[in-house]
Amino acid sequence: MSKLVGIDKNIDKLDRRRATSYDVAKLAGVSQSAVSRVFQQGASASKAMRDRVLHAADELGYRPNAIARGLITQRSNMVAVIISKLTNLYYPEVLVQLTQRFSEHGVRVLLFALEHEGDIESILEQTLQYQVDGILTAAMMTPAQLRTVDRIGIPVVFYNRSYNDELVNSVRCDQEEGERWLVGELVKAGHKSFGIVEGPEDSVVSAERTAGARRKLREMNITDITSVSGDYGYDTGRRCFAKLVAQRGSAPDATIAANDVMAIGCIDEAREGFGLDVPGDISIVGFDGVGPASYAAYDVTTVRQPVGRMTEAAISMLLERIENPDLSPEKRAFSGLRVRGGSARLLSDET
Amino acid sequence: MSKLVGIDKNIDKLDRRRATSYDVAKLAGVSQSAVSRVFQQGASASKAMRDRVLHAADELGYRPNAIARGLITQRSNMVAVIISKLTNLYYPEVLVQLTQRFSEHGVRVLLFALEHEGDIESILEQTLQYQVDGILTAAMMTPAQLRTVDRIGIPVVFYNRSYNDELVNSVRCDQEEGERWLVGELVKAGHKSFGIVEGPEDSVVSAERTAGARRKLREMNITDITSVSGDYGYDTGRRCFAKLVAQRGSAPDATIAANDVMAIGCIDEAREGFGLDVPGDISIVGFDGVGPASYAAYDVTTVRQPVGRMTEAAISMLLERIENPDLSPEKRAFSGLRVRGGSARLLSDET
DNA sequence: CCTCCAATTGCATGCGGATTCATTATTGCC
DNA sequence: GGCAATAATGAATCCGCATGCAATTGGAGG
Repeated sequence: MSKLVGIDKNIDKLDRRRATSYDVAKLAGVSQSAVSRVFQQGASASKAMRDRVLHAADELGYRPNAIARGLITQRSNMVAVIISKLTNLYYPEVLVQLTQRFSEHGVRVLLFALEHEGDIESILEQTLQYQVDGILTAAMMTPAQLRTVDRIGIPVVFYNRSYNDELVNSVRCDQEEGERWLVGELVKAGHKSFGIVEGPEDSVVSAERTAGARRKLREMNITDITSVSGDYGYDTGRRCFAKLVAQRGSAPDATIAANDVMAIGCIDEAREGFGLDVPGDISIVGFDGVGPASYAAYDVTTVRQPVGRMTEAAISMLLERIENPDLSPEKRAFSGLRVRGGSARLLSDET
Repeated sequence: MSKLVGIDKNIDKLDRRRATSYDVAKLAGVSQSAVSRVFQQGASASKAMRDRVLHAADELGYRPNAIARGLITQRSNMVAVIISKLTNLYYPEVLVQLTQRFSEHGVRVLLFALEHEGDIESILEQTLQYQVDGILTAAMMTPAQLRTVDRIGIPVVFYNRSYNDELVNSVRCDQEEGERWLVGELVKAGHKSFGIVEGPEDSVVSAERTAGARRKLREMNITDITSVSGDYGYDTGRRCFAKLVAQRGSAPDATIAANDVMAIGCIDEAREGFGLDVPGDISIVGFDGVGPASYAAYDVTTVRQPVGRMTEAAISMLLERIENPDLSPEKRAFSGLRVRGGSARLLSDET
């Protein structure tokens, strides 16, 4: 029964091994060095050689092994991109932009997505093991981690994170400036009482935004401020608005949400839960400039982060550091785009 | 001038080289093999040895080089994840889930994001060079590409893509079933004329959805159908609705959008552009169950893809194939969650 | 205290390709 | 046409780690 089949089918299995440069060399009747040279840009090889090798390579379905290459060249051509739930680095356009721009430079993206920013420790360990050439991170590092990475000599670029006491490369949106504009406009338009809806506690960005808003309010002598905090989500946006009203007995003239999604939640709660007219009765503003913020039903007054330019800047900053590790640290802050949407009652456009 | 400095500062530079297992071995006074064994799970090493090695390793800041390890073990412990703008695989939760679950199994994610599904060719080439252990893709491959990957023996799992004539592993949401339910409910509730807003032409998912809707409509003898197509975005959603009205002279009783975002665009256009009441005058339904679909202002009637479960399934399917390459192909289709939102006039809940 | 077996440890080798050095084939130029 | 200079090629080596095999150690059992 078991010996009915005469033809040996093992060939398939043996063939399974990937072709190496040696295989190609043998088939083409040349040395392995030659094959290696043909598959590089700056190598010298005659046209005849090139043709023979490429032909043989094609025949065997040969592809250079990037792992082996990385081992010998000490360059993995991979960068680690670390994002967390709380950043807007995950927008599809951003990821497309990231992987494509890096790809143009022959660099691959190793992605790490964190639930919480604190989880970065183990991630960092992994990136180091994989010999990444650089790190683009939207999560903070501890000074110790910073030092480790620096000692090893891996360039790091922070996205929307910065440090006061450390020399790091960073690209960010000027959150404070944006909030100051929002608050300024609201106060100018006559709003007296304010509600602040903060983001999650571990969000640096949220902290920066609300701090900026508070500072500006103080400068303008506004003291009637109530704050609550949510998790950046729509549902907590709604709950937070309700909480604001409950805490102060009535809705504040203006509500400043740490991001657009919570602002949208606030708008819905104000309208549906309290029958208020936005912006007739009260104003609500957000931050980010995400897609839904511009939907007709909300048209949120907000500050839009120039995500495309920020990402572009971060990418080239990292690539530069990889090429030239001794460039001095640089911080770039972009101003947000001011969106005078219909969710806040502002004075008409400045003259 | 150039010889003023007496103290040699080259030490730093020399120190820059990463510590290898040999360095650790020398410091600990053991063989390199020993070091290697200590840093593996199934290796045999005495407690004394372990301590000495770990101590030395710690001193030098040694980390195993995953690249070198990958070369020798023929396992890169990396998988390629290919997403395109048109998939919902990019949601932050999904990416978090992906990277974390893989990470638990010691697997890293190499991310590729495509602008168009057609760009997959070069991506595939890259993944193969990087010796990934598996591929999770939300983009289609040509039969030739499929064969290449299969010959090399890399397991592939398709996400929301499937093939009729090829043996592949896939995890998907049953788009057709979902659309059939939506159409069925709409017809039962008395809608006679229908508008269909398709997605981009190169979207397989959109094609499946609209085809499913059309089939069900035909079965129910509905012939009054107008269709237009957009790009999955909010703006085209609005334009598409306007186009629908223009083409047929009045709004259809029900509009079926290929995704939620376009459905939201349609709702806004119907309300703002044409002063229609949704769902009083007309019904509009979507597909996906994305966040904004459940915002109070829209409350879209839709079918929510069980993204979490789908992702989970895709991950374990791929991991299984990596462990055991000879498992036979498997296709898993998940039913979507039916959301009877407020954007469509349906008969009250089934009894 | 000795024998025998299992657990440790070291040695040597190889994974696949880049690169240095030496050698050989070409080309340019007087 | 001959010689120097340059391009093309091959041999050998190394990158950092895992692993088969042989040698050694440590115990258990008698």
